[in-house]
Amino acid sequence: MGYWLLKSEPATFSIADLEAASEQTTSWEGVRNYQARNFLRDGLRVGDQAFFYHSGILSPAIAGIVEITREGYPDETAFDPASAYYDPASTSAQPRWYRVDVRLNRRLRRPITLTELKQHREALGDFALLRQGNRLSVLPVTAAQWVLILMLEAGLAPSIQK
DNA sequence: GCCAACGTTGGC
DNA sequence: GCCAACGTTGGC
Repeated sequence: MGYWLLKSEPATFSIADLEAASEQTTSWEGVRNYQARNFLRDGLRVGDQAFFYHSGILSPAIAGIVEITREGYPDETAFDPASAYYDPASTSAQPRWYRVDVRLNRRLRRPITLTELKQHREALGDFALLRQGNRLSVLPVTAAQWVLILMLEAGLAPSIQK
Protein backbone atom coordinates (compact mmCIF):
# COMPACT_ATOMS: atom_id res chain seq x y z
CA MET A 1 0.00 0.00 0.00
CA GLY A 2 1.26 3.44 -0.91
CA TYR A 3 1.32 6.65 1.09
CA TRP A 4 0.99 10.16 -0.28
CA LEU A 5 0.42 13.75 0.66
CA LEU A 6 -2.11 15.95 -1.12
CA LYS A 7 -2.01 19.73 -0.75
CA SER A 8 -4.99 21.99 -0.90
CA GLU A 9 -5.63 25.59 -0.02
CA PRO A 10 -8.56 25.62 2.41
CA ALA A 11 -9.99 28.65 0.59
CA THR A 12 -10.31 26.42 -2.46
CA PHE A 13 -11.12 23.10 -0.80
CA SER A 14 -10.69 22.28 2.87
CA ILE A 15 -11.03 19.15 4.95
CA ALA A 16 -14.29 20.62 6.26
CA ASP A 17 -15.51 20.71 2.67
CA LEU A 18 -14.58 17.05 2.31
CA GLU A 19 -16.39 16.21 5.54
CA ALA A 20 -19.50 17.87 4.19
CA ALA A 21 -19.23 16.29 0.75
CA SER A 22 -21.53 13.54 -0.42
CA GLU A 23 -20.12 10.24 0.90
CA GLN A 24 -17.21 12.37 2.17
CA THR A 25 -15.73 11.80 -1.24
CA THR A 26 -14.35 14.22 -3.80
CA SER A 27 -12.50 14.19 -7.05
CA TRP A 28 -9.01 15.62 -6.64
CA GLU A 29 -8.97 17.82 -9.71
CA GLY A 30 -7.18 20.85 -11.02
CA VAL A 31 -3.61 19.61 -10.61
CA ARG A 32 -1.62 21.26 -13.40
CA ASN A 33 1.93 20.18 -12.77
CA TYR A 34 3.52 17.33 -14.68
CA GLN A 35 5.32 15.67 -11.81
CA ALA A 36 2.18 15.74 -9.70
CA ARG A 37 0.18 14.54 -12.71
CA ASN A 38 2.49 11.55 -13.08
CA PHE A 39 1.88 10.56 -9.46
CA LEU A 40 -1.88 10.90 -9.93
CA ARG A 41 -1.86 8.89 -13.15
CA ASP A 42 0.76 6.25 -12.38
CA GLY A 43 1.40 6.21 -8.66
CA LEU A 44 -1.76 6.42 -6.59
CA ARG A 45 -3.71 3.17 -6.25
CA VAL A 46 -7.08 2.30 -4.79
CA GLY A 47 -6.60 1.70 -1.09
CA ASP A 48 -3.57 3.97 -0.80
CA GLN A 49 -3.68 6.48 2.02
CA ALA A 50 -2.83 10.16 1.81
CA PHE A 51 -2.38 13.02 4.21
CA PHE A 52 -4.66 15.96 3.48
CA TYR A 53 -2.45 19.04 3.81
CA HIS A 54 -3.65 22.60 4.16
CA SER A 55 -1.36 25.07 2.38
CA GLY A 56 -1.46 28.79 1.83
CA ILE A 57 -2.53 29.60 5.38
CA LEU A 58 -0.83 31.10 8.42
CA SER A 59 0.02 27.73 9.88
CA PRO A 60 0.22 25.14 7.10
CA ALA A 61 -0.49 21.65 8.44
CA ILE A 62 -1.60 18.11 7.82
CA ALA A 63 -5.28 18.12 8.71
CA GLY A 64 -6.43 14.58 8.04
CA ILE A 65 -6.17 11.30 6.20
CA VAL A 66 -7.94 10.29 3.01
CA GLU A 67 -8.12 7.05 1.08
CA ILE A 68 -7.86 6.70 -2.67
CA THR A 69 -11.14 5.27 -3.94
CA ARG A 70 -10.59 5.68 -7.67
CA GLU A 71 -7.34 5.59 -9.57
CA GLY A 72 -6.10 8.14 -12.07
CA TYR A 73 -8.60 9.10 -14.75
CA PRO A 74 -8.76 12.13 -17.05
CA ASP A 75 -9.42 15.46 -15.36
CA GLU A 76 -12.36 16.67 -17.38
CA THR A 77 -12.22 20.16 -15.91
CA ALA A 78 -9.42 20.71 -18.44
CA PHE A 79 -11.97 20.33 -21.25
CA ASP A 80 -14.33 22.96 -19.91
CA PRO A 81 -13.69 26.52 -21.15
CA ALA A 82 -15.74 27.80 -18.24
CA SER A 83 -13.53 26.07 -15.70
CA ALA A 84 -10.67 27.80 -13.93
CA TYR A 85 -8.70 24.64 -14.74
CA TYR A 86 -9.39 24.79 -18.48
CA ASP A 87 -6.48 23.74 -20.68
CA PRO A 88 -7.19 23.74 -24.43
CA ALA A 89 -4.15 21.52 -24.98
CA SER A 90 -5.87 18.69 -23.13
CA THR A 91 -8.37 16.72 -25.20
CA SER A 92 -10.52 13.70 -24.41
CA ALA A 93 -8.60 11.80 -27.09
CA GLN A 94 -5.31 12.74 -25.43
CA PRO A 95 -5.95 13.96 -21.92
CA ARG A 96 -3.04 15.83 -20.42
CA TRP A 97 -4.29 16.05 -16.83
CA TYR A 98 -5.48 13.38 -14.44
CA ARG A 99 -7.33 13.18 -11.19
CA VAL A 100 -8.23 10.60 -8.56
CA ASP A 101 -11.14 10.23 -6.16
CA VAL A 102 -10.54 10.34 -2.44
CA ARG A 103 -12.70 9.65 0.58
CA LEU A 104 -12.17 11.05 4.03
CA ASN A 105 -10.74 8.49 6.39
CA ARG A 106 -10.51 10.79 9.40
CA ARG A 107 -9.31 14.12 10.63
CA LEU A 108 -6.16 14.10 12.70
CA ARG A 109 -6.75 14.57 16.42
CA ARG A 110 -4.78 17.78 16.00
CA PRO A 111 -3.21 19.39 12.94
CA ILE A 112 0.44 18.48 12.49
CA THR A 113 1.99 21.77 11.43
CA LEU A 114 4.79 22.29 8.98
CA THR A 115 6.74 23.83 11.85
CA GLU A 116 6.40 20.65 13.87
CA LEU A 117 7.39 18.50 10.91
CA LYS A 118 10.51 20.60 10.44
CA GLN A 119 11.44 19.93 14.05
CA HIS A 120 11.65 16.27 13.09
CA ARG A 121 13.58 16.77 9.90
CA GLU A 122 16.27 14.30 10.90
CA ALA A 123 13.89 11.53 11.86
CA LEU A 124 11.80 12.06 8.75
CA GLY A 125 14.81 11.87 6.46
CA ASP A 126 14.39 12.87 2.84
CA PHE A 127 10.80 14.12 2.81
CA ALA A 128 9.55 15.74 -0.39
CA LEU A 129 7.37 18.13 1.61
CA LEU A 130 10.38 19.56 3.42
CA ARG A 131 12.65 19.93 0.43
CA GLN A 132 13.76 23.48 -0.26
CA GLY A 133 11.34 25.39 -2.35
CA ASN A 134 9.16 22.39 -3.01
CA ARG A 135 5.91 23.24 -4.74
CA LEU A 136 4.68 19.77 -5.54
CA SER A 137 1.01 19.39 -4.66
CA VAL A 138 1.01 15.58 -4.83
CA LEU A 139 3.99 13.88 -3.29
CA PRO A 140 5.04 10.50 -1.94
CA VAL A 141 5.41 9.65 1.74
CA THR A 142 7.41 6.63 2.88
CA ALA A 143 5.93 4.09 5.27
CA ALA A 144 8.45 5.18 7.90
CA GLN A 145 7.47 8.84 7.51
CA TRP A 146 3.80 7.92 7.66
CA VAL A 147 4.25 6.02 10.90
CA LEU A 148 6.37 8.74 12.45
CA ILE A 149 3.78 11.40 11.69
CA LEU A 150 1.04 9.25 13.22
CA MET A 151 3.25 8.91 16.29
CA LEU A 152 3.59 12.68 16.41
CA GLU A 153 -0.16 12.93 16.34
CA ALA A 154 -0.42 10.49 19.22
CA GLY A 155 2.28 12.30 21.20
CA LEU A 156 4.50 9.24 21.04
CA ALA A 157 7.21 10.69 18.86
CA PRO A 158 10.88 10.66 19.79
CA SER A 159 12.21 13.82 21.41
CA ILE A 160 12.77 16.73 19.10
CA GLN A 161 16.05 16.68 17.22
CA LYS A 162 17.94 19.92 16.79
C1' DG B 1 18.64 23.79 -27.32
C1' DC B 2 19.40 28.01 -24.73
C1' DC B 3 17.76 31.38 -21.83
C1' DA B 4 15.19 35.62 -20.56
C1' DA B 5 10.74 36.86 -19.30
C1' DC B 6 6.88 35.72 -17.09
C1' DG B 7 3.59 33.17 -14.12
C1' DT B 8 2.64 30.35 -10.05
C1' DT B 9 3.22 28.25 -5.55
C1' DG B 10 3.45 28.68 -0.96
C1' DG B 11 5.96 30.00 3.31
C1' DC B 12 6.67 33.86 6.00
C1' DG C 1 2.25 41.74 0.55
C1' DC C 2 6.77 40.04 -0.32
C1' DC C 3 9.80 37.09 -2.39
C1' DA C 4 12.43 32.67 -3.30
C1' DA C 5 12.12 28.81 -5.98
C1' DC C 6 10.56 26.72 -9.59
C1' DG C 7 7.96 25.65 -14.00
C1' DT C 8 6.50 27.26 -18.55
C1' DT C 9 6.70 29.85 -22.74
C1' DG C 10 8.54 31.60 -26.75
C1' DG C 11 12.13 34.09 -29.46
C1' DC C 12 16.27 33.15 -31.47
